[in-house]
Amino acid sequence: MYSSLVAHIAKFVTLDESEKEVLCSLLTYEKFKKKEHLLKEGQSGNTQYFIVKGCTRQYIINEKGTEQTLQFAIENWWVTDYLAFHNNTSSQFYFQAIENCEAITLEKSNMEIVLEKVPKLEKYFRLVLQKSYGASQIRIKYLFTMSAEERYHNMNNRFPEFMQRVPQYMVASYLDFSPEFLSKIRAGKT
Amino acid sequence: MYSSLVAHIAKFVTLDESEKEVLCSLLTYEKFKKKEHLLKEGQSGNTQYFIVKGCTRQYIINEKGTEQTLQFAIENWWVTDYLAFHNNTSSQFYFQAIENCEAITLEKSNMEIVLEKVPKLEKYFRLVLQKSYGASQIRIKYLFTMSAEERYHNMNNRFPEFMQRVPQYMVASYLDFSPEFLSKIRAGKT
DNA sequence: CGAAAATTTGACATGACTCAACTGGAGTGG
DNA sequence: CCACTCCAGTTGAGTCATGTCAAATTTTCG
Repeated sequence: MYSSLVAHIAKFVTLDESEKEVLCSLLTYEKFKKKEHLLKEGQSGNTQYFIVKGCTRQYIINEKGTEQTLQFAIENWWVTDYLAFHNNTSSQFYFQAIENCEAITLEKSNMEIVLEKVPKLEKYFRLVLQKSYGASQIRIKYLFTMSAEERYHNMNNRFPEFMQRVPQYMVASYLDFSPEFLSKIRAGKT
Repeated sequence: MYSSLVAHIAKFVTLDESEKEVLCSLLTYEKFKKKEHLLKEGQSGNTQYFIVKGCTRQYIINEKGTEQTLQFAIENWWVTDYLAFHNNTSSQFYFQAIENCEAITLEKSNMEIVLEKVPKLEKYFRLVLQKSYGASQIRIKYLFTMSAEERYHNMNNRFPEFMQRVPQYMVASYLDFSPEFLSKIRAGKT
């Protein structure tokens, strides 16, 4: 049940059997149907989610009432509002399944317990965060240096399969332009 | 010499004297004059910097040859290109002192040694990264939901002192618009 | 099959950029 | 301590990338 997480951890640190047991005793497993929310704005951000299967997005609703996708996540990524998680406040973001999903959940209080008992996991989570933060830095770089059209082509080249999985209007907001504009880019040049 | 870092760590985990000694034996201390670079694009990103004093920025040079500031950092922040640091590749960013600065440096190889000997620091760095990543998520949110003018006023309200310390053209590029435009915002409304 | 959601298309609007010229202040060196 | 330069900031005119809105079309899915 938790084997995909255990396998992911094994890429970074080596756990023995008893450590794995401690960890697994503190996890839960949840399924989310397409469009269901893992976490909503305003809810306590005290849980993080490891995506076992499927695809999720992080979004907000702006003052005009439209949704803006800030991030996607697929298999083997941890997601949550880390500022809320860090400060024990409520989430500023929605996290939603955009396909049927399965996720492993870890509450902050349980995380603290398991880190106490299995300190090796500090390294694991540090590395996961280091990678996520690095990805976030690059994302900002792309937003700053590329035009809307370039961002679209760049994403299309780097993640062609992914673009099939996700509705265009979510991609458009992820790349920070309107769905109509995306449609026009596609019309201009397959 | 390293007391500001030791104090910062103490906010997150408690080290005993011998642990502090191990840590300090693996650090170096560097001063940077205003406009000097801590790290340049293309150089190995194998070092992270803890800002003791002063202010730095992370920037890139875009295809038009103009600089774009992606992030500022002041006292008590760690900076580096974390993707490069993670993957042992070269930095995609410039990191530059915008005031005379003092920084504590930690090389990746030394970081690995100290984490081996003082595992408590895994927690410290995990928390630092968790916070940085959270801040980065929020930054993307602001870029997406606010107009250029709103981003300026928001920043002005939240960091009035900081705005005094930094040239306007850097603020403009940090907020992702032109210096001329910033000048016009200011003209329209103190 | 029908309703709702997603995408496309076109006309029009505008926020922000570019470029160029001007102003003012901070260093620098004679 | 003045004169000169240079860089940051300002201002205005013209432009363009992308947004908005509304209507038409296609796709999805109960």
